[in-house]
Order: sequence, then C-alpha cells, then structure tokens
Amino acid sequence: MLNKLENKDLKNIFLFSELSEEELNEIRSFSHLKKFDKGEILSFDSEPYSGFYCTLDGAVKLYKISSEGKEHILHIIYPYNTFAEVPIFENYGEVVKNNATYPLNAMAIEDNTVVIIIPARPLLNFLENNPKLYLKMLSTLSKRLRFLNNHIENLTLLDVKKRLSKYLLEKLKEAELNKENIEKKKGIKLKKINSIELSISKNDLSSHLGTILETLSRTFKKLQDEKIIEVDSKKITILDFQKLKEISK
Amino acid sequence: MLNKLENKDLKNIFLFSELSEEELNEIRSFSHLKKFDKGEILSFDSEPYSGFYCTLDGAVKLYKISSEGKEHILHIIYPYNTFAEVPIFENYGEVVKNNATYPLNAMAIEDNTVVIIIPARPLLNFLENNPKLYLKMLSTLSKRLRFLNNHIENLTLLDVKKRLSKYLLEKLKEAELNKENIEKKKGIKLKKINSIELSISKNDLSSHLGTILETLSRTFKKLQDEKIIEVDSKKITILDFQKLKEISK
DNA sequence: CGTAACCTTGATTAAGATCAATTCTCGTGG
DNA sequence: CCACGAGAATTGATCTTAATCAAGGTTACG
Repeated sequence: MLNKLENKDLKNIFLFSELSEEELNEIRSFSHLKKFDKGEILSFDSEPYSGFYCTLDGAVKLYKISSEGKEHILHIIYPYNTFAEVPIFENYGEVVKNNATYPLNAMAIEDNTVVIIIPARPLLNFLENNPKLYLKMLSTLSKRLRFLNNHIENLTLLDVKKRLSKYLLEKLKEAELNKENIEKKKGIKLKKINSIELSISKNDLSSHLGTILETLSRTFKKLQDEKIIEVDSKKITILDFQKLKEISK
Repeated sequence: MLNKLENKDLKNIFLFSELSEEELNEIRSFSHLKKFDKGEILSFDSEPYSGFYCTLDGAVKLYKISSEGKEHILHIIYPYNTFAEVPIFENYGEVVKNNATYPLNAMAIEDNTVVIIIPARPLLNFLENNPKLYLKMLSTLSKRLRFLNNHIENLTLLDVKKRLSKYLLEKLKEAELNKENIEKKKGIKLKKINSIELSISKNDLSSHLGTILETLSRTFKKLQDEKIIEVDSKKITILDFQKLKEISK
C-alpha cells in the first residue's frame, strides 16, 4: 500500500486541506514519494536541499547529534505532519540557495515509513498564486515555535521526574482529544481514558526528554513506587492524575 | 528622543523595509509606542494579547520562569527586531482568539527601552493587501526556528565550557560582520577584531547559557587560565581563536 | 528456541547547583 | 573628591542530580 500518491493523501495535510482537486493535481505533479525502513536516514546531508517533507505512513524522528554521538530528539513526526520547511523561507529574496542546509537530522523509526517530498521552487510558485496558504504555513511555524519554547522551558527549568510527568500528561490529553473526536464523529460514547501507549522506544523517549535510558527507567520506577502510575512495558496507566499534575508543576 | 514614531524607524524593521511612505503611514496609524525602564515587565500577562512588538531602543529579554523562580533567557532583543508574532498566526481561522497567550515573558533590561506595539487585527488586514510581506514573516519565523533548534542542541548536547565558547565565537563573528558592513559603507579599512564587549550582565548571560552565575564565573576563569581568553569585566579578548574553536565542537 | 534488541538494576563518578562569604564596581550624595 | 551602599561578580566548600560503567534480565521474532 501507498505506492502511489493520491489526492486524498494530500487532503489530509493541513496545508493542502482546502485545495480543489485541480490544485491537488498540481501539487502532486511536482512532488514524489519515498519509502524508508526503520533506522534509515532520510538522506539529508548527501542530497542538496530538495524541499520539505510530509510523513504519510510510519514515523520519523528529527534530532540533533553531537560530535561524541550523543543524540537529542526534538520531534517525532507522524502521518500528515510536515517538516523541514525552514530552508524554504529562511533566506528571503535568495529563495533556496544552493548551500541551504536542513536544521535537523531525520531518521525513520518504523519500517515502511513513507514520506512525500515537496520541492521548494514549484511550491513557492504555487504559494504565490494561492496566498491563503501563507497563513496556514505561518500557523504551522508559529505552533512549532511555541512547542520549542516550551521544550526549552522543560529542559532547562524542570528535573527529569517533572519532565516525564509532563510528557505523560500531554500524551493523556492527546488521547482524550482523540477520543472526543471519535465520539463526535461516530455519535457514540467511549469509556474514560486513563492509560496511554508509548508510541516510541524508551530509548527514544529518554533522548526526547533530555536524559538517558537508565535514568528514564529509574524515574518510571519512582513514579510506580509512589503508586502514581503503573508501567506494563509500553502501556502506562495513570493511577493518580492529581499527584501527577502536582509533580509536573 | 524617540517620543514619536516616525516612518524612518519603521523602515529599519525588516518586515517593513520595502514599504512606501503611504504604507508606512498606514502601519503607523494603528501602532503605538511604549517606554520601559530596566526591570519592568512588558505587561504581558495583565493585558490580553494586543499584538507583536518591535524594540526601537534599549533591549528586552525574553524568558521562561519556573514555579521556583528559576529563569531561562531564550532571546535578547535589540533595536529593530520583532517578537511575539506567534499568537497572531498560531490559530489559523480563529485569528487571535480572546484567550491568546504570549509564549514567553518579556522584560526590559535597559533604561528607556522603547518598543512599538503593532496590533494583530489591523496588521493581518494589511498583510492581506500586501502578500509579499508574508514571505518576510515566514523568513523571520524560519530563522527563529533554526535558532531554537541550535539552542536546544547546545543545551542538551554540550557542557557549559563548550556552550560559552560557542557563544563567544558567535559574538565575535557578529562583531566581524558588523565591522565589514562599516568598512563597505564608509570605504575604510578597520583593524582586525579580536575582542568583544558583553552587552548583557553575566547573570543574564548565565541564564541564557542554561547555567548559573557562579558556574559561568568559574568557566570564564578556566578559559582564562588556559590562556584562551582574557576577561576584563565586560570585555573579552580572544587570545587563541583556534583553541576556542576546538573546544566549542 | 536461539539471538538480537530492548530494558532494568546496581555501584560509582562527575558536572554543575547550592550555600556562604568576600570582593569588586560604580553611581550618588555629602 | 571621597565615602557609602547596592548591585554585580568572584571564590570556596559541600551537596545533588543524573551520567557513566557494568551486569543481568526480558521480549520479540525469525
């Protein structure tokens, strides 16, 4: 599945969600798909900057890596979310210079990760003829700025226990919103959510939380010993929501 | 000085630099000036979101603060740089909702800091009629995203000595670029720059580098003991550029 | 059912924060 | 012009968090 790009895929992407079939055809005409297996790097450095990406299937981690091999994951990208827009817009006037570089490294963290690559030049032309999309793009970048501001806040002002607590609460909230959407859509009532399923390895989670696997493991254990959560491999059940919230402050 | 907003001030702002006098008049018609003394908070929380800011004189720090009072400075804003654009664009479709919040706190760090406040709604109208500005705005936000990515990289992957070294090298580079600009403009040749003047207090610098004053002080001393830099209160002379570069990696 | 990837647990170390005591610097008023 | 005091910076001793090093356990999957 997903060997050919179709308009309905594009329609799921926020930036393109309000376009007509003809306009989607145009986007499709200059974009292309690429498939990656777990662990494969999305050839960021080898290729010159080609355009921005959108995940259609699987998942991608965006990370920085130090000269000693230490890694920090800034984002995990799931289907229909875009990334690597920065080089397109950064150099106003000199649009996509030859020496454009990607701000982050990208690696597939699931097998059969499919991404669509949307080249910068044709996209910029398209935007010029559809200025409404500028506001969508500005919205996407603005949200990411807020996310990064909060991420820095977490990393610099909170200890590991607080960071993990906050992360769990966020994921719980996401799951709840998801539930509400399904309820609205299907007109049914689902039972209250009190657990989450980690969608990434604990190693990747530790890297995202700015710590290491061992420390994360111990921190999970602490929260479990305090009867605040229950950890069953990837399933985390929240036993004491109030306390978790208290800790995360 | 700077009691009345003039077009030439607006012209120094990247976003507005290519506008005509009439267009600048329009911007001026819905914007207003505000003055702050050192230590004053730019009433972020008390007021509902009014618009984005641009410093015209003085300097502003943008920071996060924890429940225990620990602070981290993300940006120092100097004249003609804008900030607080995020809430304008974040909620596409629901443009500047009532509950819009500023992503960061802001405080003047010099006396007589003058900022111009540009309200969201009239600005959005203006942009709609001048879609070329969208690209400038996208450029500004994209640059900031790269900056934050790098900032996170520094905080999570480098120790304090590396972070300080990198900071000094960046400031040195800025000073060099500045020198080159003056040389070009005036057609003269200035002598090579090998020192920088810290423009903020060491306390603020430590907060920006993700550490505390004492640790920063010791790190300066280490670099000085190794004959890599010389510290004379706010003046830092780079004695061994190569070694400093080596450390910062 | 064997092997590799993933995760946990324990002992030790190190970087940097905290606490505390001075010293330096600079603007203001006598 | 000097003295004073407040804010800024330095230095030292100690403590804490989390990283590192090391070993073993668990899980998933061909």
